[in-house]
Amino acid sequence: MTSQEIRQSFLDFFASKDHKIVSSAPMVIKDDPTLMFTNAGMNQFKNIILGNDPIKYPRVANSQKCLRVSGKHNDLEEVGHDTYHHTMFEMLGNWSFGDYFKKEAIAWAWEYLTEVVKIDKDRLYVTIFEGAPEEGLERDEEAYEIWKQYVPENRIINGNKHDNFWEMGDTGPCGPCSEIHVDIRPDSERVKVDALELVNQDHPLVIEIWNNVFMQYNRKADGSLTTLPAKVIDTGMGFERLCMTLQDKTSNYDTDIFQPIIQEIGKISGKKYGEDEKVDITMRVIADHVRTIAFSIADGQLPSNAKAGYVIRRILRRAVRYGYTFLNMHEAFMCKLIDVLSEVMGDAYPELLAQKSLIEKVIKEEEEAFLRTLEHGIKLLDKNLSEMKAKGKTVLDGHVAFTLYDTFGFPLDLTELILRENGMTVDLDGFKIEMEQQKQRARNAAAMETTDWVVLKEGETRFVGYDSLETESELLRYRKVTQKNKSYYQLVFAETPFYAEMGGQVGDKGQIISGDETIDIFDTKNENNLTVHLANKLPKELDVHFVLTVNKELRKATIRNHSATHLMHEALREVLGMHVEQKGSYVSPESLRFDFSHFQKMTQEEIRQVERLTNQKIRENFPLDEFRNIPIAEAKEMGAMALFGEKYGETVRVVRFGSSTELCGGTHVQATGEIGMLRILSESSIAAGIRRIEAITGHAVEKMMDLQQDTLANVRELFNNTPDLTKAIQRSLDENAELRKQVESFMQKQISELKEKLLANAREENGVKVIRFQSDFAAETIKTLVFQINNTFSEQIKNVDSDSQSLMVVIGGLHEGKPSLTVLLSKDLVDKGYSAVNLVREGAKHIQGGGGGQPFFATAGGKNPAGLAQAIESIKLA
RNA sequence: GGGGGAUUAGCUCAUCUGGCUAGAGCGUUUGACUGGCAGUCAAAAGGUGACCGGUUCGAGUCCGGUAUUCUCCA
Repeated sequence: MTSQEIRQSFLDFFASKDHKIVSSAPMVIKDDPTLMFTNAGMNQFKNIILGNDPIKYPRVANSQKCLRVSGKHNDLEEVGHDTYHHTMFEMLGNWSFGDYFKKEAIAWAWEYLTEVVKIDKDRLYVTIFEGAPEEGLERDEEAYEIWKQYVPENRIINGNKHDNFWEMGDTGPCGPCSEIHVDIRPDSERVKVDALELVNQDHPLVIEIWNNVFMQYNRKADGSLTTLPAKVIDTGMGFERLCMTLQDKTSNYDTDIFQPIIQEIGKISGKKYGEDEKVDITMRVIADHVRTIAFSIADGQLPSNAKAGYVIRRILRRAVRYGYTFLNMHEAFMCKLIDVLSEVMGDAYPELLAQKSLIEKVIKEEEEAFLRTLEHGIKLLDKNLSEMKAKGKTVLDGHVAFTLYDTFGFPLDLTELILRENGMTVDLDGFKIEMEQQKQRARNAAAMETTDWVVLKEGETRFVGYDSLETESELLRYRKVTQKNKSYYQLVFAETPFYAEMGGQVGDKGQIISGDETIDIFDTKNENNLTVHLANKLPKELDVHFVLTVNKELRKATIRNHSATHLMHEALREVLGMHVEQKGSYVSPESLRFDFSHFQKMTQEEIRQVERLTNQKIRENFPLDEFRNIPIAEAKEMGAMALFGEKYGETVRVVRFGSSTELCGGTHVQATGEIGMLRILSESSIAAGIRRIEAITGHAVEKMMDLQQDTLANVRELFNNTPDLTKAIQRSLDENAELRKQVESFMQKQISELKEKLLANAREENGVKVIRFQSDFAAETIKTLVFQINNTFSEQIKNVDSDSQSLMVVIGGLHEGKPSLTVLLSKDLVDKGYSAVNLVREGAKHIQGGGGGQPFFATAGGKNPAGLAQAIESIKLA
């Protein structure tokens, strides 16, 4: 069977058992603070399991793309070194939400594996939860009894809490699970060692392929467990492992999912898979990572230096680093793999094909940037190496290695490699200590504590903010959140006009009022589909009616920006072409930000055109045409633009202004005329193939225009209201440059003349030529004068057989009321042990100051102009 | 969200602990050698040292803030 056929057989099987087949959710998660990526098939059903969302279909199955690269499940460093770890993988799963439970789940899992894809029964082993007395949990006898009907008892293995009790997080639904393992060793091996001893022992050929989780408990913040009212079945089968098993391979990377990519890497690098262990590891790393990166970009997550984007960047860099070291790839190469990847997976995941050119560009740019980082790091390391060699050291300080890594992004293993080539090592312990401190700092900063929800009334929030900005409601639940010694409260109401941050639009601010108590709501967020109001204090009385009022001014400014974003999006497509697609959006009361795909800088003219077109749409005063609950298919028929990487429900909201039609949950103006006017402030690049526009609307445009007009008027006035301001300024600048040059050359001439005069009039004191002079030049000018005197004098004594070889110059300066002293000694005086620094300090006493410099040249400043003349005279060679 | 770094000539970067009128390589311009080009040699132009404020006799260098950017951790 091909991988394509295997995926389909799973979905067909569960469809035949009355399951609704749903599509894969995006890998990047947007509205859950506890999770950045989809790391299990159940993520998209989390809100159903938590009871925040209603159950639409009690039985569901799908194939979900997952990423395990951060947090609790982090396999990143394993990937490539063995044959079965991945960053991205596909998870085949079936779910029951309060419908069937252990009996059916086990029966169907067995049926699918043994009858549909026909895995040899003798090669299958199962585990069940052995119990955990310290938590008051008993052995999962129920699962044991069911399994007994299918599997010989000796192949049902007890598993501990770590392997066989599944928890979603620190709190929330959890329960025992039952794993199915398969032994795919050759018969010769199977005779020697019983697979029973190898289950869960990280043997590459005795592997878990399917985990069936029976969620029946809920863990609270204090660690205690309660029984879940609606029990949930959550299963996950590793698609890549299943393919390996069914295709008679011993490595996931030998299946038809990865081999085409590995072959292509071989072609590009000129190396062969299967000859050298290090090359093989590298090829597996690259084949795995390129999938992750490509799919992330397709889901709208670009590499960046923070959060989810940073994780993607790090994965890409890991691949580049391996390629750099073991395949000798010193220029971008991963971008060349997208062709073959599209061939392998494009059919199942069309987003890959649709976004192909963007993916290639982004990867290429990222690769090149990292290669530059590597080059920079190698330079820095070289510098350290030569210092170490000079000192005879052979161990690089841990903190140096850490700085290279932490500050300059230079990978530790490369540092080690380069040192090894030079017969040196790294102080790894020192490195680890620094790393631990860094992690501790970050942990402390991010530490967040939440109490359990205090539930006053069950229920869901009804959002009324599309139609009104004020409503009366009651509190459903609340909890306290503490972060960095600051705490605030999260409040959930039965009904609210507050818009929670979503789809780029910021959350509303406002107030809640009960009786004579008014509490400020400083932000509104969406958490696991609950609208959460953030307040600094808890109302005194909880079981009363509250009036919830949104800050009208801010909300109105926000909706102007949001609606304007839609109009501008359409205008961009009209001006630049249909390749323009939204890649990100941020809408606040102050301004709007819109990121979109486009491959070059917009010209001034294009920006103007977009502005004009948008403003024209604003003036048309299109009324808001809103469809709150229409099926997604119908919405698409209306021409609504759906975004890649967005998760849409069955029914969606469509917002239409004239011909601009978008899927959008945000709040908008009643008619476009309310926007007033749009002005683009900037257009810039944020990544390869992605541009960003920042713009303002309404009142903000007015304010900006006022400011600009005022500035212009002021400037014009400065130029006597000349009709051609640009020309006047240009002329003034030219004139300024010309005068500057003239003044400079005039000063040069002055200084030169003064120099000659001073040298000629120099007195002789004890065989030393001495120049004493007071001027009102600036310090910089005096410096020039003194150095010129010195230069000329050096020339003179070289050419002429002068009596005196020694020179001392003392200049007093009085510039802008501040006295200064400058002393210069010729080289021979310095050699004799005189120091200009000592002399100038001695003299500076008269002007109440201090100073310093070098032995041949020193300056000082002071506060007492009256003592200047005395100071000049006082300086004498002792 | 937190930590660390960077910002100096058109580009890539020096300038150790505050003080040798801020330097190098590449690039640009000019000149010389050559029939011309390539090349070599010589010279020149090019800097508000990101921005704002402070400490100091003196700040590119120290301190604080802002902006941009890189990087690590979560």
